[in-house]
Amino acid sequence: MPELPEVETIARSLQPLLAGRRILSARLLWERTLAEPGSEEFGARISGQVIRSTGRRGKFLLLPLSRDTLLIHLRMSGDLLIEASEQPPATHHRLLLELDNGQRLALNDTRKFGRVWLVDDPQTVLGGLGPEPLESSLNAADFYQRLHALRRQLKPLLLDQNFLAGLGNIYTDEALHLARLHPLTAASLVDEPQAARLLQAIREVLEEGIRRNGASIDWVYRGGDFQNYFRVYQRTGQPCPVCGTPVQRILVGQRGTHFCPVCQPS
DNA sequence: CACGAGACCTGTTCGC
DNA sequence: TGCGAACAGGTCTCGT
Repeated sequence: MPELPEVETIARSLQPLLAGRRILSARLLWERTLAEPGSEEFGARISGQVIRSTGRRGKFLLLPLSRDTLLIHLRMSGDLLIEASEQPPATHHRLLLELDNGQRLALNDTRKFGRVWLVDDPQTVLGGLGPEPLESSLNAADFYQRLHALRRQLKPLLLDQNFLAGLGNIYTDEALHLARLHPLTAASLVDEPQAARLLQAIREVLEEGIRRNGASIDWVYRGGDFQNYFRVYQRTGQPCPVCGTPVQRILVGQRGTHFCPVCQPS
């Protein structure tokens, strides 16, 4: 899926196109895309509501409406498009929201993993999420304390949205490389300077991702170009940008994990 | 508490 | 060329 920088990019690009628009009707093309409420209630309840703004929390897109909040998670292959509302839906369109200006918001999602919620209180969906990595309220001392309390390996821990919200497979590998930490390191063994370095690295890679409008890989092209600046992600066998050692790929928690065996010793 | 496997899905790329 | 396996930006659930 899009990770934090990609979702942030999408939220920012949709803001001028959606803020103030009224939703006229909804058309659900794949039943399971809708997490909550049922399709019948969804259509009736969302029709007539005005989109106040577009935002993000972790990897969730947040669209506060006049009365409810629409939450969208794009998971692996989801994307959002604004298009003319009269054309026939494309092959992988799963949900269409018709707007009051002749356009529609379309959720396109090849793999059908994406989910949408229409809820009164967004906290019912977002309540368990960990802190936002880019917010200054998260400081290095707290981050160290939270790492210190857990025995889990860094890679799966950083992917856990309840520990920290927004990192996915790309930015986790990139951050661990920048912080010079091995992905299998036990969190409890990370010392204070290393924890500070890791938090700093997470922020740097996320900010660079946002600055480059996210990454576009495989057939899901979103316009960003961060994929041209990967340090290790999907660069197996290619030289580490720091020391030239071939990048290694291992499997951690069934996720491809890329690292430099020299810069990130175990 | 922590980890691994399987599920949910479709499409592309890799290896023989 | 063809065909099956592996793999892909995510997360949930179940079993040990």
